[in-house]
Formats: sequence, structure tokens, C-alpha cells
Amino acid sequence: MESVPREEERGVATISEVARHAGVGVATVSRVLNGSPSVRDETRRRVLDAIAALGYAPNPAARALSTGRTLSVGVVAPFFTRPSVIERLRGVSHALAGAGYRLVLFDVERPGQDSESFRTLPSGLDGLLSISLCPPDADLARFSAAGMPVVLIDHPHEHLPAVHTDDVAGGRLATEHLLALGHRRIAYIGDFEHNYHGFTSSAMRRSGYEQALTTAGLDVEPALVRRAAHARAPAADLARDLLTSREPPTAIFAASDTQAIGVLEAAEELGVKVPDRLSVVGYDDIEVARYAGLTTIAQPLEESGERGAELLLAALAGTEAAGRQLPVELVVRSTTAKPGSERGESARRSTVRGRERLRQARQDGKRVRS
Amino acid sequence: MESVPREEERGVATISEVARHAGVGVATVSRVLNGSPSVRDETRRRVLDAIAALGYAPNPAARALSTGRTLSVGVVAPFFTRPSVIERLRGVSHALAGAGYRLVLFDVERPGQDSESFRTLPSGLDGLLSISLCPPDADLARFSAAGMPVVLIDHPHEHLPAVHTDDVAGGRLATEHLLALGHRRIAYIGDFEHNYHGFTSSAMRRSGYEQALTTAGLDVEPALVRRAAHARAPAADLARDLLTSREPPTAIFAASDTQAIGVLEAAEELGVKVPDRLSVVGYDDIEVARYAGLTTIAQPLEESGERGAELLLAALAGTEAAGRQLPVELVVRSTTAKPGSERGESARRSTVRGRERLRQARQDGKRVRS
DNA sequence: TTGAAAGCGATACCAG
DNA sequence: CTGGTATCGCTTTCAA
Repeated sequence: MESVPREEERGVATISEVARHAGVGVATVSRVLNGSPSVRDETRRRVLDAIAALGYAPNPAARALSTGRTLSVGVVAPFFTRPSVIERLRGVSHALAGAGYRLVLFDVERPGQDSESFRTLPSGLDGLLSISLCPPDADLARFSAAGMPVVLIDHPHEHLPAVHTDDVAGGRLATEHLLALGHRRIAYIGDFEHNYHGFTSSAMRRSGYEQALTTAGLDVEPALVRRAAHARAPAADLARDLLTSREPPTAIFAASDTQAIGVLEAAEELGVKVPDRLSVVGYDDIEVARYAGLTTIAQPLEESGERGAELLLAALAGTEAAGRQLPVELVVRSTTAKPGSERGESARRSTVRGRERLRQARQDGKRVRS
Repeated sequence: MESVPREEERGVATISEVARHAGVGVATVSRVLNGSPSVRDETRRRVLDAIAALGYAPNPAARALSTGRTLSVGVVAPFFTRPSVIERLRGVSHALAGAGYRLVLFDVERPGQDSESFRTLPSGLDGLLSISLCPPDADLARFSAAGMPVVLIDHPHEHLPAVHTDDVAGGRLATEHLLALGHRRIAYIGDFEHNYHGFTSSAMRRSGYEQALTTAGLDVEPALVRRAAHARAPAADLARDLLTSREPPTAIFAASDTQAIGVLEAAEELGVKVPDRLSVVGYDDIEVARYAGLTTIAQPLEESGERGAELLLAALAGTEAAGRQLPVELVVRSTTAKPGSERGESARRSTVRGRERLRQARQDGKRVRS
């Protein structure tokens, strides 16, 4: 007597059990599974019934081993340092799920950790999506050798398809807005620019800031250009220092909303009214920005994720698609105004100003495309 | 002449190529790979050299097929509707990465979508972590049949290991704080309580609210208990309605910070000063709460993710661990005060009040454990 | 239209 | 300590 495994015994059904149950060969089951047209309708029905009866689901590992495709893509993200990354991730998740791909999340906490991460990353993934940072060249070479496409989101690249925005233009836009309001002493607060693997956006934004100043015939004052870690407190410290200096700026452009919020905190602490005595522009338009009524530079975050995923999907399908640039736009809320403006009598009364801010925040500010 | 594949030809090296290169059998390479002690040192060295020379990395699919373990766990999360989920995810990611497991992210946008999601989910995963929601019983049965452990985060469960907090206690804590300040007309604004697969926290928090009122000898006034979708605007609408009613509440307990922010917006819009004329308590202590100076109920979000992952890891290792409860605590910031309090002269001056709020926010409020 | 059988790349048992 | 080899579950020729 041969041992005929009963269905209940096994944790999960396999293709051969389905085949036996349906009275066909495994190849036929496979054909049904993969939607091959060359299966007689009645046979297909029998197979489908067996699948349903056994609650069968194909084993992805076996399938991957056989086809060489895992149907999953890796997403590398500096997940927890930037709120904007979450928005992008959402777009990625949408697009990937829609195409039947799994999303394997790799988070990179410390910059530098990425080199490790990228090293152990590749195997078992059909492709790679990197958010806001770029793998080291050596790893890129390995991915390419392994035939694994890589797409960059929020990071331009010479050779790789990428979805990005023009950070220089964004920096210019922010600064020009302040210049147009009449500001002349405009400070910049951004990230440290060294050592961050691929985190170049802050430097780009600063470059736009400098371009705008120069174009306006102003000098870039080194004393007004400050850098700190990408967080609220360090930015607040820099702002405090700037605001208590002999010749304080009338406006501050922060390279991120997170840092801009730090600036607002410092200003409020020092009793420097915003926007009456100080104008502040941020960058990213994350959720707090809306709440704080922060004038900022917005970009389509979620869309960047979707587009990036689509680019990768295209590469996976053999349809090489070129990278693309997404627009940035200025969102004017209530942290910017003419220098020294008092905004009439209402400026003193908090609730009124608060209400006004809220109204502006609600209608999401005036938007100006780059 | 036999075809000897050259290394450059193949995208990635396989174990047999490593074996050939090192002049050993594949079994030996496998032993080295898996740290078996029974390999002569010199042999191990040769294998390691070959691995390095070929840039070899084991194929996860093949390994999974052979061992039956994929070394990856699925994480189901209502990713984008709750900022708190991100914090939890961070903890999960930490713990998982530390243990060498991959994180496969499944996001559930609409409740109801989860039933679909869970259906196609199981295969290819060693275990499942479900954040803030619970798979339907039918799916749970399938997972169990497939031998796939499931751990719940932010959701209590009779049979499954789970990491959760006492939402009832949290609701009580919030309400007792308001009662202690002297409030008697305390409204509640929470989520809709139907249809949300497993999203029961809002109902629990309401229950705590009602308990506290009853204990204090007060009636639960149906007119003061409101529900809406979990977002700012709907909560603001409810608040507006409450505040313009004939007998407006002096305090509002919102079942989430997101909704509490909506309440604050409505109040500011109507010129109802917080906390002078209205006290507001939120729930979750997400980032905006700190920024808004919102009094709220906090819980260790990131830790919940870590603990959940650890629980799953333990189950995967065969060490069944029991679920555990994490504490909630009241964080008093500046949106709560005695009813009708004017807080002396400073109450009128916005910057001073703003500064005070900020200081409180910075020192992160007074914390009271449940 | 269908079935048999050869891989895919690892693990692990069984000899030696 | 080491080398064959069967095996995992599926896809994909190749014949029938």
C-alpha cells in the first residue's frame, strides 16, 4: 500500500496535488495558472475547481526559481528621517501593487549604512527603487551585471532612469519670492552637505538660492549661509544665532520644512513676529507645513513614487523609458510678507492672524509653478 | 568539446560555480555558507575566496524552496491613513532587519480592501504582522493551517499574540484629566465605528470616555458624542457644529490627534480661544501634536512595532511568547485648562501664549501614566 | 490539447 | 571532514 498523503496533512497544497485532484498533469495546471489559451474549457474548469477545493496558491519561491523572476522589487528609503519619503512610498506602493509586484522595504537610517545595505540587497529582487539616495557606483555595477534595473526617485542621475525635480530651480523660486517681496538680507539654512551618500538636494537648493541672489545683484554673504543636521532643533539653533546677530536677516530660506519649523520655533521663542519681522520659506510641503501656514516649495511627492515605480515596471517589461522631471511650485501661505510689514491693525491680534493663516492654509495657498 | 560557461556570461554566480572554482563539492560550499563547524579551515578559506572572487550571493528563492523558509515576513498596515502607523513600522523594520528578515509591505488603503489583501497574502512569507487591524477569521484559519504565525500590533486578540494598549484606559485618562480641571460638558469626537475591519480603537476610547463620565456621576449626552471619518476636515465640521450649538461643550476629547487638530482649526476659525474657552485632548501623540502643543494620550509607538516583531520572531523560532500590553500616558501640553479660565493677562497676547506653548511642547509636557 | 521530464539553485541526508 | 544526490514546487520544452 502506498502512502497517499491526505490533503489535511500538508500545510499547503502543491501543484501536483491539484493535478492529481483534477485528474490532469501538472503541466496543465501550470497552464491554467498562467492563463495559457491552449487548455480545453472543460479541463480548465476541472483544474479551477481543484484549486478552489484545495485552497491552493502557487509557491512564489518555486515559481521564482523556475522563471528567474521574483515579482518583487526592493525599495530603499531613508525611511524615517524625511516625512516626504512616506508620501513617495505611498505612490510606489500603489503602482507596484497594481502591477502585482511585492514591495520589499529596506530602510537606511544612518547614511553610510546604505553601503552595507546595498551590498546585501540585490538577490531575490527583480528591480530596485532608491528613494532620495543613490547607491555607490560599485553596487550599481553589480546590479547592472545581475541584470537588475535600478530607478532613482528624487535624485537625478546621468545613466540611470530617474524621477526628480529641479532643486536648483526650487531654491531659486523660494529666494526670488523673498526678493520680490523686497527682502535683501536673506539667510539660508540647510543640511550638512558632506558624507551623505547621494543626499545632494540641500546643496542644489542652496545653489538656487545663490543664483537668485546673484541675479538680483546681491552678494552671497557667508555669514548668512548656515548648515546643520536635518532636524528641527539644530535649525532652531542656527536661526536663533542669526536672529540675535548684529545685523539679522529679514528672511530665512530653509532647505526643508522640518528645518523651517525649527526656524519658526526660534522666532516665536525670541518674540520675532512672523511674517511681520521675519519671513520664512520652507521646502517640501509636508503635512506640518500646511498646518503651520508655512510658505514653501511643493513638489508632487506621491506622484514621484508612482512615476518611479512605472519607470521600473517599464524596465522590467523591457520597455526602456527615460527618466523625467517633475515640476516644483511655490506655495505662498502666511509666513512670508514684505520686510518690516505690520499688516495693519490685525497683525497684533493673534486669533485674527491665526484665523487668516488657517484660511490660507485651508485653501492651500497661492501656487506658483517654476 | 563541452560548453564550459565562463563566469562573465552568467548574470550571477551559482553555488556550483563556486564549488568548481574552489575545487570542492556543492555540499561543502553550502556548509560554509551556513556556518557548519565541520569544514576544515583551509577548505573554508578556499570556498570563501571563491565566493569573493565570483561575487557570489545565494539565491533566496532556491534557498526558500529547499528549506521552506523565506526569511521574509509580511507587514500589513493601513499605511497612509494613520501617521502613527509609520512610527510602528519603524520599530518593526528595526527588529526585522536586525534578525535578518525582509519586510514585505502590504498597504491597505480602504478598509474592506483588506479582505482581498489577506486572501492573496500568505504564500512566500514566514509570518505576518498586522498593524492596527485584524485579518478576518477565515484568513486567520488559513494562515494557521499553513503554519504561518500571525502577530497583531495595536489590536488585542483572544488567541493571537498581540502588542496593544488599553484604549479604554486611555479614553478614561483623557476624560479624567478634563474632569479634574473642572469640565462638565465634555464632548467626544471619534471615528465611525462600523465596517472598519478591526479598527476598534476609537470605540474603545469612547468607552473609556463614557466610563469616566459615569464614574464622575455625569450622564453621557448623546448630543455630545459625534463620529466622522478619520480626518481633519470632518472632525472640524463636527466641532464647528458642537461649538455653535445652544449649549456648547467646554472641552472636546478627540479619539485621534488628527481629529483633534481639526477641532483646533474649527475653534480658531470661530474665534473660540483654546484653552481659555475650549480644552482639547487628542490621542496618539503624533508629531503635529508636539508642534500644536496639543494635550494628548501617548503610547510607545515605535516600541510597539519592535515588540510585535520580536513576538513574531519568537514564534518563528518556536519560542511561543505571550502578547503584552504597553502603557498609555497623558501628556499635558497647552490645549487644556480650567473651563472659562483666562490665564491672567498673558492670555490675550498671542506671542506670549505661543511662546509658552512652545516651551511646554519642547519639554514635551507633563506626563501621567495610566 | 495534454503529459512526461528536464531543469532552476539551494539544502541535507547518506555514504565514504 | 567531504562528495554525491534526492528533493523542494514550479515552468517549460518536447513528444504524443
